[in-house]
Amino acid sequence: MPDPGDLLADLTDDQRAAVTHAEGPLLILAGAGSGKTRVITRRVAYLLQQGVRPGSILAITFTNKAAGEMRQRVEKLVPGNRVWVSTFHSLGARLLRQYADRLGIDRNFTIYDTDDRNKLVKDALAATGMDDVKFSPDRLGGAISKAKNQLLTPNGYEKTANDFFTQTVAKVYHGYEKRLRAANAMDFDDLLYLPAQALRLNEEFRRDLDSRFRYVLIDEYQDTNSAQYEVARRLSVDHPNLCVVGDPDQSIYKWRGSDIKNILDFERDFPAARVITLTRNYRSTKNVLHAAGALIDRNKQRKKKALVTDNPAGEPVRVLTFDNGLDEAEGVVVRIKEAVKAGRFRYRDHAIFLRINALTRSLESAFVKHGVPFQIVKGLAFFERKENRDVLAYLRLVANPQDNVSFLRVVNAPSRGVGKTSLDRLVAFAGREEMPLLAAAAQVARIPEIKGKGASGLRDFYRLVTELRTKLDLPPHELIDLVIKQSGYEKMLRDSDDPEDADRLANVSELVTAAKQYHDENPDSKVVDFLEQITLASDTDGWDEAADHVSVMTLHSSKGLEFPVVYVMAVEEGLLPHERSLGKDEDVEEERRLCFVGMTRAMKELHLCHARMREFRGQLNYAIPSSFLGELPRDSSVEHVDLSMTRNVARGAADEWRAKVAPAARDWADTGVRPFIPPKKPEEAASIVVPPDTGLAVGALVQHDEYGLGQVTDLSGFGALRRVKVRFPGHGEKVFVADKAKLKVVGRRQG
DNA sequence: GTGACAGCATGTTAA
DNA sequence: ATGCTGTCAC
Repeated sequence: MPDPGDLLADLTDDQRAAVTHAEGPLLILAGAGSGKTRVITRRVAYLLQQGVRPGSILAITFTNKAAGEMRQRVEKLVPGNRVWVSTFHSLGARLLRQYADRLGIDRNFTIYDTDDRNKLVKDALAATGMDDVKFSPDRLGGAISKAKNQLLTPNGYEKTANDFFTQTVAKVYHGYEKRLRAANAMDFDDLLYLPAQALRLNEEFRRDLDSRFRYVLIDEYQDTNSAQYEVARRLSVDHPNLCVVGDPDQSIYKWRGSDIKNILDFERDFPAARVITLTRNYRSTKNVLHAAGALIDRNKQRKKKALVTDNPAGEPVRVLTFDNGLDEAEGVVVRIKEAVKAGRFRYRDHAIFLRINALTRSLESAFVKHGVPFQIVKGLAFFERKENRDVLAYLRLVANPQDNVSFLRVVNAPSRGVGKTSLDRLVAFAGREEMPLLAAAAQVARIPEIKGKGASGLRDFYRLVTELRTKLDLPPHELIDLVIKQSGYEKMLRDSDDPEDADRLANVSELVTAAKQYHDENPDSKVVDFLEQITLASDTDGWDEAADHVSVMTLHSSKGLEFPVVYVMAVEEGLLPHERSLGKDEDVEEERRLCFVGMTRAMKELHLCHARMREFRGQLNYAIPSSFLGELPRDSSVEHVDLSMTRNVARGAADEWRAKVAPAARDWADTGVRPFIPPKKPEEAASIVVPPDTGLAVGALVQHDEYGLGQVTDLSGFGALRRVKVRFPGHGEKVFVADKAKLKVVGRRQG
């Protein structure tokens, strides 16, 4: 056991107070870069050192990677002590499997991701007979997810449904749940919702777990949802040693159900709570903090809190203006390359953050072109490839024969002569008999409408899966190997003429390798564990921190990380803040927090980039600098650098751009950028698509083929995503895609 | 009835 | 780029 002094020696008074806080609820409001990970880790170590048994400590982190790191650090501080550290979702999955008998569930359940969920939603929607409803499965699934996050059962939700959409959701929700249970599957929300319900309704279960986990620590508490809150709260009744750490300014997951009130109301929920605020920042320069602080200060729904640091002022935050998105990508890559060449930084010191994944593509080519090593941090991408999803579907079906989504995915891959018609009949039969599709396939003889190739194909498939089921105890990689050989999947790819199939074959082999690696690291693991690990992996879990490359990720993924040099790209209206937030103050504030999170990842240098033109879905459009740029301080902490003039071709375009969009971006122009006014070059500017003036404006009167005369009440988005809202007397408000809608402007009201 | 193909709409952030 | 739908030849 180390001396307690060792654990506490290098901490500030506030940090020490948080670490040594004995019993009772504790709220740590930890500003960005204030060393919160360190505080939690030390606190766990300190508790162990005080004689708390490792098994009675539960620590919850935001990613599996963070969980692994914390487990290791604790073990290093207090050797021989393994504590339970996991994410909320992994915790839920583990509890559900561990207590399956008590909770009346089958412990071999499959975890469905969003794609799987949407397939079931689609099926449930079709079964309601409301096929003509134009709500997408994704949207309905999202609503169901939100309902589960708020612990609403289908019946509970139905009672609150008060319009056509929510009533549709209620109907679909019923059917969706039925299908999930029939498939012995859990969606992501179930992993939180079911434990939360069990803790709420089953007092004995609750009491057992409460005394099992006497000390509960939760990181990133500002991003917990109602189900997670319920779990935390119910585990802290008899032993209210709940320690939560978070920062309301970094709450960026409201869209997936997180409720910032959980952290804001902690003191109300636990009146005895001690509150410790950490505002000293150890990460960033004064300039970075000053700029980020000015930005976040614009949020109205916010308790004022200023971060302070003893670090030097450092370089100014730089706002970089590029002519277009390709210039931006290359400009950033070249700057990084030069910084490395000059010996100022290594590649791994750099990170590039983006608002949306789609923007990584142009970066990729710039990296390749300049020979700069990079990693796009999106761990799941590999497992999301079609071929790997197929192979994993086999695995899932073998592990859980009720998994109908997986059945449908692979029953005819490779082709076994089971087409749509045969499948429809099989599905109808299985529905009548209330049995899983695989079981129905076994009884294909009872379905006279399926004959010939279809019948024999289903029989073969059933035999294949049954055969593989006897091998379920093999290590995951060996079972995968059997799957791809015996199913004929490997042969199908090898015999194909399509050159892409060679890549697919390589990916499948790589999947075997990944499974083997997983099994080497977790020798006791079985197929179900491997599948679970893949499904619950976070994007950053696959990130290789140690390698010397530039890291590229979304702003959301960047939470919790830090880098010496940070570039945030495409800081433009419509992207950051994202257009979907426009007009909704709460959502814009979340976008601002997102920007704040990105900025505060930077230790030494921070660059915010934007381009004047950006290609989006094949269309080159003018881009307006983000209003957030206009909210940065107007002092020496921020420097504006216009790099667009370095390209001759840009000159005419830059001029026209200014004329078109500068008035709309007055905020930005006021920041002190000195515009470069080049001579006109119309022949070059001609390649720029100027969105035609459609006459659509709020107040305009429009004619629609079906609804008749209406008035425009709202416009949002731009380019292909531009939406127009129209109020029709007698039909209410309708939203159209501006490009596509058959709307004729017939006049306008003054306005 | 099956499967290959083209044409189509679709697209924020994520466990 | 992807998945879904409709069309067409076997």
